Amino acid sequence: MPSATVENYLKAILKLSMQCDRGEVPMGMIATSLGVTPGTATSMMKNLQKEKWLSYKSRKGVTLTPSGKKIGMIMIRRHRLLETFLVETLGLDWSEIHDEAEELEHSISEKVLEKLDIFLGKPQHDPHGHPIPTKSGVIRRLPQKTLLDSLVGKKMKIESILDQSPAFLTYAKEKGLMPGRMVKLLKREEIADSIELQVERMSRFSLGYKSAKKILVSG
Amino acid sequence: MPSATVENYLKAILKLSMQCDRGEVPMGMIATSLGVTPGTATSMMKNLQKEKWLSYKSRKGVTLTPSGKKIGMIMIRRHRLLETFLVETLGLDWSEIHDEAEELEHSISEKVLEKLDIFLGKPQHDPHGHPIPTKSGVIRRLPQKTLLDSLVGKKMKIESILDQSPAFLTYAKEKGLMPGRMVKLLKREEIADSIELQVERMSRFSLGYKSAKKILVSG
DNA sequence: ATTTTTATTTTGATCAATCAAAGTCTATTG
DNA sequence: CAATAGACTTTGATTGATCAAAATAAAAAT
Repeated sequence: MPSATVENYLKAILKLSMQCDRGEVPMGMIATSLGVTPGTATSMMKNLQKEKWLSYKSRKGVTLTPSGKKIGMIMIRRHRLLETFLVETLGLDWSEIHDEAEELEHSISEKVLEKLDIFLGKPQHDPHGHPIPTKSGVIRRLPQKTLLDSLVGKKMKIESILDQSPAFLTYAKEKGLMPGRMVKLLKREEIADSIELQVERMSRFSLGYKSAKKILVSG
Repeated sequence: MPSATVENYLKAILKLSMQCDRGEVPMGMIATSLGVTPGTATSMMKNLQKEKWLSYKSRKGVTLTPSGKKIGMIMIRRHRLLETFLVETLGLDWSEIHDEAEELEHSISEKVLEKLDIFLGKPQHDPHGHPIPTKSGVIRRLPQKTLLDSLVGKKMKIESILDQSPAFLTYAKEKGLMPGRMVKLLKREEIADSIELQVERMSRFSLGYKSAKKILVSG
């Protein structure tokens, strides 16, 4: 019975708490993440606390309760399963799917979602390499190593792309930066904030530090 | 840019205007059909008129403009394609799909819908036998003959089931009353407002007049 | 042609979600 | 330690969708 708006807040707070984890998520991050004014965020936090989805400490921040976390996790599951469906079954481009899933995730029922999960063969991760939580809310931890942290000369496997923006995803795909591909760090130009790399047999190219941090790798 | 609520109003008005067609749809039917109080319907009609989706004449009723009709038709298309997907692809029972589609139809984009249409092989009608409008809003007319109007002894083809309620649909399926099946009217009991019939090789059963009017047939 | 009934409209209120702008903490930083 | 900057909260208002109940118009019945 949470509204679509509430679902968005809880999902966003859960994601923020998984990223930068010091117990409490500060108000500012919530407001920014949802694109609302700080005042709106504050007043919403009071409602969410009243519904027992989180606990809110004035000027400190917010921590999800188990029930709030559960809803957030369900939303992530819905989102990622839908993204997978949109790419795998309907053939949309991976740069288009985020916004579509963002809408659909609020109207798909538990029943339809589970049928979809089966239809897709219970995928472990979405097209961007993000792990899909199980029905009961268990989620695989992402590797923490980014392209920026990897050693020059070493071949790494791309695990995940953190930026969901169509522009970045289109660029990444063009360069072959997709989950599953192997990538080699050729050079690191400390002073220019940039690395040079090559994906499998494709041509070399360079990436700024900020972008390199958006690519998670393993191996 | 119409809200989900507006989409629902326009779809409902379009359906009502297709059923009982005297130019104007009366306020009462709109309120009942959407489950809102008459006052709510009146005030919403004023908004919809302001947006040029319909023309509203006080104490007369309402007629859709071309742009209102277009939105209503798009909603019917979304609804019926989604229902088809839920049955054909995900394997839900035809009694469950109406409510699911009712939610999803407001968040599926044009792009995803067209991909879905292609994936499903551009179906002509949904699992209940209702015609699916084309992208440009053309809809096949349903046959007007119901089981009640057919002749005793004649074999007819079931075209469509008009009642969307899970209970009726479950019953209909159990008796074999599904689009495509052949049905024979065995007897008509005027005084008991009931007919007796048989679907293909299944066992005979009877149906009240009110229910018989919900089954459209041809041939 | 009155009266009664039924359908519709008005009015005033509520609820969720939001914003702008003013006010208040808290954490530097000089 | 006081001044100030930045983060956060409060306040008051708005918008869309709704309801209940009172008012009104039209249709039907007497």
